[in-house]
Amino acid sequence: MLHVAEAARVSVATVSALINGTATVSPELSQRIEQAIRDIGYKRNAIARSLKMGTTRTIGLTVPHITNPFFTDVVSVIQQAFDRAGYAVMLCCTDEHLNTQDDQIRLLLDRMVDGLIVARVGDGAILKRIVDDANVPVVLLDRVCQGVDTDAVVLDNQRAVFDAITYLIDLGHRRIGYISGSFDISPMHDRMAGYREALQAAGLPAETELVRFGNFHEVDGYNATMQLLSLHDRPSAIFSANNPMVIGTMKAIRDIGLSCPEDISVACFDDFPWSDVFRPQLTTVAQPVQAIGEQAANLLLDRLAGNRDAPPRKLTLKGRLMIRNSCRPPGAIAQSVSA
Amino acid sequence: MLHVAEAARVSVATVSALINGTATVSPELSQRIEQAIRDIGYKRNAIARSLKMGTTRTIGLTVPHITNPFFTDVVSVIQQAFDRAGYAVMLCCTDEHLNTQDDQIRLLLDRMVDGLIVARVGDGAILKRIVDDANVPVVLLDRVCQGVDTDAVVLDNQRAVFDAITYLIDLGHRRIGYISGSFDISPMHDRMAGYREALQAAGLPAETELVRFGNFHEVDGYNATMQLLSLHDRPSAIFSANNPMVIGTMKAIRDIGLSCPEDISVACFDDFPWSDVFRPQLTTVAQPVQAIGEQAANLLLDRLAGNRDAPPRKLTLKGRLMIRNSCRPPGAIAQSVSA
DNA sequence: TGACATGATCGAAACGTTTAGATTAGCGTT
DNA sequence: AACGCTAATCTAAACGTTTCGATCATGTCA
Repeated sequence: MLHVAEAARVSVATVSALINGTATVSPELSQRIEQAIRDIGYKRNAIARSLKMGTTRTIGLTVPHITNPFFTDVVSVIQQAFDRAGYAVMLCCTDEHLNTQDDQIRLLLDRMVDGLIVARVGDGAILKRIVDDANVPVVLLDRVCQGVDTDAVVLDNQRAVFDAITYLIDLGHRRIGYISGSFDISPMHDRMAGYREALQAAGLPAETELVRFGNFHEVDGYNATMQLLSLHDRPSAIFSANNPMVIGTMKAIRDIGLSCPEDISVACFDDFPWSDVFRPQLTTVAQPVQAIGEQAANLLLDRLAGNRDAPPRKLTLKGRLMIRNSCRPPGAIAQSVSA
Repeated sequence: MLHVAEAARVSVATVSALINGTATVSPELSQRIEQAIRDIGYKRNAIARSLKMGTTRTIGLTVPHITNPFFTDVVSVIQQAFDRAGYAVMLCCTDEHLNTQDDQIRLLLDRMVDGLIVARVGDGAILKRIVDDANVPVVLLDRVCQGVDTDAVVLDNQRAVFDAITYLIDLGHRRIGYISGSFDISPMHDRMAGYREALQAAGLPAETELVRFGNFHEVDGYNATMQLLSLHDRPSAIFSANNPMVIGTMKAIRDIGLSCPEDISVACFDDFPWSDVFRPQLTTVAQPVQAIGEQAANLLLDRLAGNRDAPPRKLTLKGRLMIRNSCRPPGAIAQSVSA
């Protein structure tokens, strides 16, 4: 900017005023300055500007897995929204790893992001401290966090799973395996609650042997399913509480020589683009990814626009059961085994 | 830092020296300073540091689509690599849109990223100018660009498609539909060349009616497939040059009342995690995503480590044909699945 | 004992902006 | 002619670091 000012024979203040439109600059000087800017190929240095202004027009976004299609879609929507608003997005994947998450959030805060959208991992205590320290607005995505009192966008997980399990029960299933993600994040709690609630509403017992836990990865789903299928009295249907794990479920079913939906019914959380075209077409709980991403972005943009003092807002969206053909009434095979 | 210095009764220079280890600080002062840092909860301001140092320890990464599993996986690997190296990653999705890409790269450069990894879109001329202007290292990913002479990681696309098409020919197919992405990016060129080469090697004619173009999206694959299937003499196999488009292909096949692989064989570029478990299990060309991501990261990290003047390096990796059961000899109805 | 190398510490300038407040010029009032 | 008002422009101080060169004890050697 100094060079531009010299070339145009004006002060840097005038150059700044012209660029930002913060003061009127005479046509004559404007022209000289614009010419100089072109000649020199000047670009404003956003770092220096950030230092002075105390804002970077950048937000941080952390998600557990970028390969999980749910997060992929949401990230995409969020990215577009902030793009439109002139913000850059720093993306971090925590890989469901607690330390990584903490480090990355600190990294983002060091870089003075103006705001944070966090699909958190693990225990909330550290997150709480970090969020309290940071004096930037934070929006929690998908996973809320006791004690962290801030804006959030979540799904009505309990209701969504209740609907799905009830659907299975209505088909005639009595023994329904349930594969949960690890329990330290809110959705897994709520989804499990939905499972239990549905069983109870139908007067079915909650048998612990039918519930397995995994760490969200395909391999966890595989192992969990293997255990469920080797039970003495094995379930006639399996519900997987997240998407990558259901792939493991399908692989386990295949490897054990069964097939879906003939021998066993399968449903899962999170829809994905392929569910429609391949067989079996999976029955899933679809999250409104577009809305989730947009709402999260809007919450943060609203705070960034200055609305700092409004009380925390928690938005709860509804999932939708996408009934396809991976579930059937329990068949002869399942019956005979259980008899 | 000023507050820390005051609290510890030292100068800011000493605080800086201690934090960065750039000079020896007596144990006594070290202790006072560390105490003050803890008391105050001081965090170094990375923006001010960047301004002074001229480096942000942040890189920019632009991809066309984050919902394409190929890019998702590569992004994930790159993100991890830079994470390990202490860099942050700014991710931008250009949505295959040229203007968006140019804007976003400018945005990234304004923010003084230390380097750039670009899976480019569209004509290279503007990109070339941007890259020349930016005096940061740039690595091209997946898509090279005539005239832009910089590091790159690409696939041997021609060979990969040659292998895939030859496989179809060996199965007995003579009319093989080919759905290409738009032609302004290098991989689509090379993949098409592989298609033509395979036909030629087998002495088959290159019929233009069998080749369709789309813009990488599912809907484009759908339309292209509809056209191919309504040909008077319709193809017995279809190869889709990218992954999202093949979903459209499968939907079109379903909607028109055919089934794969009984009535028509399908193969495509880019593997995805589901290909193994759902039917038909798609035969795909798998890219070595892990290697691609790592190599791209390494090329850039090497430049960032100071190796600026080495001549541009272009790494070409090999794809792998994953033969599953979405392709059969033409007209072979109800043959038992063996592969 | 004086000269001098050594090691620890500090003062101050610089990075490239923004902006409050000072300065100046032009012009209409009285 | 002196005055005040407005609009345009400039000066200079920040923002929070890093770093160069200066300063100042302290111990070593001739």
